[in-house]
Amino acid sequence: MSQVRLRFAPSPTGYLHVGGARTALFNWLLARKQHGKFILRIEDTDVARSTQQSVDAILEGMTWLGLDWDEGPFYQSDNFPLYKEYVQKLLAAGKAYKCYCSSEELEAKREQALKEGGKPKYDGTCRELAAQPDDGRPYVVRFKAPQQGTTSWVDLVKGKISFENAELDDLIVQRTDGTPTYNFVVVVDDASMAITTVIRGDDHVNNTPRQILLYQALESEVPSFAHVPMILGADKARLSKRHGATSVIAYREMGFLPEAMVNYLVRLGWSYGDEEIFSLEDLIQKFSIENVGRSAGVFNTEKLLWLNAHYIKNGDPVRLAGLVTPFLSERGVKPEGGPDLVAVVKTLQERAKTMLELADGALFYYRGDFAYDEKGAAKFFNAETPALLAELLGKLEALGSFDLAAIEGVFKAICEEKGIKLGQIAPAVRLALSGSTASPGIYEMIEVFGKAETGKRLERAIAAIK
RNA sequence: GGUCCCAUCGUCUAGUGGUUAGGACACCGGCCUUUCACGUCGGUAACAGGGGUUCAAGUCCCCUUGGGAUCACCA
Repeated sequence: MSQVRLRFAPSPTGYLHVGGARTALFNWLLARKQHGKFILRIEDTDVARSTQQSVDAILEGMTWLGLDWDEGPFYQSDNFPLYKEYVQKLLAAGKAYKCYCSSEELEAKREQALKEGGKPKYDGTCRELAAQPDDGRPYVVRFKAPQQGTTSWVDLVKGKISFENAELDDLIVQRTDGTPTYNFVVVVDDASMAITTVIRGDDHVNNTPRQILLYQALESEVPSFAHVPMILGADKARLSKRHGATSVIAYREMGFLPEAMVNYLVRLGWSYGDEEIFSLEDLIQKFSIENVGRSAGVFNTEKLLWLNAHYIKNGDPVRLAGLVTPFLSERGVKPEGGPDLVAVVKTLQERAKTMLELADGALFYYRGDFAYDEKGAAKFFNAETPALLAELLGKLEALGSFDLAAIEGVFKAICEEKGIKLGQIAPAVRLALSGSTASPGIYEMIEVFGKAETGKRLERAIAAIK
């Protein structure tokens, strides 16, 4: 069997949408799994709405997710001559005809039909017209679709789907201005690129019978189709901006990791037993289009967040340090000169659900001029505190090796000597070091700060209490 | 409205005729603990409804209901 060829064919009229990203992911996965090719094609036949900026945004999104392509990006706008040629072929073979109806006329007929409860399909006025000499009258080219019989296919995710040809009308393949239309272009491209499997959103199932008919008219092999369900918002309506972010890149900006996004997206509609965590490598091995569900799924940020937290928790601190840096500079913090960022990240990994939270959590390490949490100060800073902190400071400074165990030893010693509990000193230290009542572990913070900075902060607190 | 598709906890899902209907997120409790988290243990929670078929139906068929998609010289 020859190798599979799949494609992702976004139209460059906006950002890479999470739904599009999932479609791209499924295509990519299948191509990789079956050692086939993954092709990127930009569907920009609508010249007015397509922008290079959108193309860049889409490529950026795919690259961020780790989806690379073997061929392309191809631009449909480069293929206009090819489409023209195919239109001529259809015309010559009597499989298409020129239609002189104006769009105003058609619009009126449609409304009329709709009003009378009929079908708003083309009435076939020009269908049987004899070939007309080109006298300058504007025309579109319509595909002469069969009016009897049924068209069906076995969808890789939905099973057998059939349509009565009588329900279909003669779609326009070439506009008045000579440019080709979507349904036609997709077929010509998929055929000429020898695409074997088309995975796309199920908003395309209604286009599929027309496209199959077109393949047949063009005498091309019909690829297999897999229509994956839509992604819905919490109210079960098609996911849109009003449900929150829909752009993949927006998720990066909100501090999500690409592996979390990929993992979330793939599990939305696909499953592998009880497993939840999948890397791209796992997926190449485990993914199969047969296990994609047939029903639409609701995009659930909570679960994405959980996955993101998982990947942050288990991520490489060096990489995370690199990723958090831009978020820190947005907050006016540059780690140079402060505690080692990698060490800082390690203390925050299990406490952050997003890189944004990680950045916020790291701020106090690099800012020594914070105000102490009011309630915390009222509760944990008291008359005894300065002496205790001073005692602690002295013992810490006397320490030889400044590691976790040694630091913990100091606290133990103080508690024993003073006959107090850890709870009588720890919260004050936490407040002194971080300004907050919620922070990483005290010993960890002290180790990360080192003697000098720990000393500075302890002194500052002592002074503040007095 | 026509056509097409879909239907298991709130959400993502497992389930392919015989299960105490399983897992995950979220939620609620216990434990762990220097805080917050992490972790861990446990709990609440679902087969949309009605007819069939069958010894047996979440699983097969039909209808109803509900949801979604699409009906452009957009893609």
